[in-house]
Amino acid sequence: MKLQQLRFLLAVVDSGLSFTAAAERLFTSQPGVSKQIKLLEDELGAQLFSRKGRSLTAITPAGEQVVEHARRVMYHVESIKSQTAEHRDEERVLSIATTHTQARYVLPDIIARFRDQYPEVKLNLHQGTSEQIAELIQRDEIDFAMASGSDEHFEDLVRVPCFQWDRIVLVPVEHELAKLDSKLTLEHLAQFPLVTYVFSFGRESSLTQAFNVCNLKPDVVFTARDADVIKTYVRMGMGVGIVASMAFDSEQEADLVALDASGLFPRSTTWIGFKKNALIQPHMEEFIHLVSPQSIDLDFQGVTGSGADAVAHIDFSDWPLPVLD
Amino acid sequence: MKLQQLRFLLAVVDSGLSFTAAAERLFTSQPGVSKQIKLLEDELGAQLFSRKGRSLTAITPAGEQVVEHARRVMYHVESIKSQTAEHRDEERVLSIATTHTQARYVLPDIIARFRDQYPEVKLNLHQGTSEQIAELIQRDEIDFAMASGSDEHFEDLVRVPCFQWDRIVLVPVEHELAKLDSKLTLEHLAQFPLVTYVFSFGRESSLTQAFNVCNLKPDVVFTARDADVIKTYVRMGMGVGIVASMAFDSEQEADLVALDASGLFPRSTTWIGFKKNALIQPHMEEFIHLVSPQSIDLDFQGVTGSGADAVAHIDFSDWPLPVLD
DNA sequence: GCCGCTTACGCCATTCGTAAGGATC
DNA sequence: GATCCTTACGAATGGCGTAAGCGGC
Repeated sequence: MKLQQLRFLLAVVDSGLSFTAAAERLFTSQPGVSKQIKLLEDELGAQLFSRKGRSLTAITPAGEQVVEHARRVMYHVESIKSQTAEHRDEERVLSIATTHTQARYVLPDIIARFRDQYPEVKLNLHQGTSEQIAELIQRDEIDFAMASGSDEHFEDLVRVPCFQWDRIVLVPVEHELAKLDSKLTLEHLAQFPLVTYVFSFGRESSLTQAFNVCNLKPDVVFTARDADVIKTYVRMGMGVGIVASMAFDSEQEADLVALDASGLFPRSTTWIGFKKNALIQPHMEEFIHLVSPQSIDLDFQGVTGSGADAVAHIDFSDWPLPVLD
Repeated sequence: MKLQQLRFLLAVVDSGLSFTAAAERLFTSQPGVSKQIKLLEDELGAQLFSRKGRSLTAITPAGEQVVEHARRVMYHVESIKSQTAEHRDEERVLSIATTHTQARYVLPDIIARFRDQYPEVKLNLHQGTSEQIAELIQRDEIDFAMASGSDEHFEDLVRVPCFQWDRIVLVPVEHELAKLDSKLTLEHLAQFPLVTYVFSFGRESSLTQAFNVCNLKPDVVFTARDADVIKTYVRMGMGVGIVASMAFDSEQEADLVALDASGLFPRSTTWIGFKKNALIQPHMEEFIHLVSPQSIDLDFQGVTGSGADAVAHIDFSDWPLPVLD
């Protein structure tokens, strides 16, 4: 048995039972993968995959067991590598994929504090849609995903909640709503064209959903990936902006007025997530603690247990989370 | 990194930091071990061993960490092998090293029941002294050690207690002590030449210790490895025999008389033990449960945890143990 | 006919054993 | 000088990539 064979096996499983995809992911040839898997099956004397003709159809029960152990093997192998890499001072990297809102308004502070503690760690900040973030983390190209909402793309991740936030409504100072003296309602908003974030593909956004339950039809005239763009169009008078509360600084941007919308839309939770069997190095754990101070009691390394497995089943749902604004 | 390198590393550590001994244990050449360790150190970029000149003196902190993970890697690798071996019906073996008393008087019943459940498993019963048993289990040549007493040789093992037993005194029917109508005392025994088990090397046996605390000097004229030999010499009138209670069947051996000695010597505990990181396959676990019914609640496999580690730290000390006689 | 896994084959890297070298006691 | 680890070198093995084969859809 070779480590390479176990690595291949896991890649095949994680590529949706495709030798071809696994080979691409591992930057090697497809026949090589095929051969090593076959050798492994021969050595173990058990079929790991069910085949129909020459295509893989499923993983066998024996294969499942092997995969479980193989994951742990690779986890400990990675631990050996990362621990010794840390022992000398080799290049360490922290790669995060997140949305614009977090990258622009939340992470700067956190990253500044992180740099104080780990000035030698290189930071890699990827920005993208939920789909892109999910893709990156699934392909192991980043260490952490950070986003809001419970997208179906992230179901396999261990997600540690960080904080909550509400939306605000932005209008130009001269806008009708800026002079509103009663409390802002959805009915008010439904009367104006709206400018807000692009909706995540597939499911109904929590924003349109909020309107729907009141039998209102929001008139979303423009959507953008980030609040800066939205604000630009709000300034142009294109519509009323709805953005995350932390995306607006009333002192810096006196030409806009923010109206509290915390009661109108469900509160969002921003979390940081990683793959279940991910290896969490000390500097990565520190980053989690920085974005989620509540997680300070969790030990993500668990030299004794199998790393992230220890936290994979922790119920975060009743954590008291800070609300940002 | 290669599995072979981790295997070599562990062998070196388990051979007392000797490349030569590790090579012998692994049936390979010493330069091969040397080279692979060096390659591993190069790849990891860390010294795993401290060297004085060309000899190993100690394992470095980094090495310790690597060893810990390497053990787990090998554990899961072995799990993969054994689980798939079990999936097809390959030859499975159960190797036990124990003392004569257990092998001759205790294990027959247990092994009979074991064979009922796992008729296809080959059994390997090694018999020897404490030293020999310890040697066998340290060299991974057997699965289980089974013995009594808390020999220093077995300190590294996970030991599951099975049952307790007392000693009996054996004399020919015509012997003076056979006619004793009062309770047997150490003073009585001190008046006769004694025949008993060879003392384990190094420390004072619990038997001589019992005499010592009463300021008596036992006259041990003959020691043997097993009760059958002792009985032979008792029959010859060579002395009074002191053996384990289960080593005598009053119906089968009417020419000898057994006197209860349970109050005179400390009660002994027989345990079954295995190395901390040993892989416990289901048939092995069943064997533990057979020799130690109290252990039925323990799960020795722990697919989730790291196998035997889960039980390595369980405190058995307050278990109620059956007393055999 | 296209896609995807398997087989065949040749090249290169790695491994392992033997033999020789160096360091320490 | 004995012991133990390291280095050197040649034979054998194994891994990997290219190219061809084959089974489903």
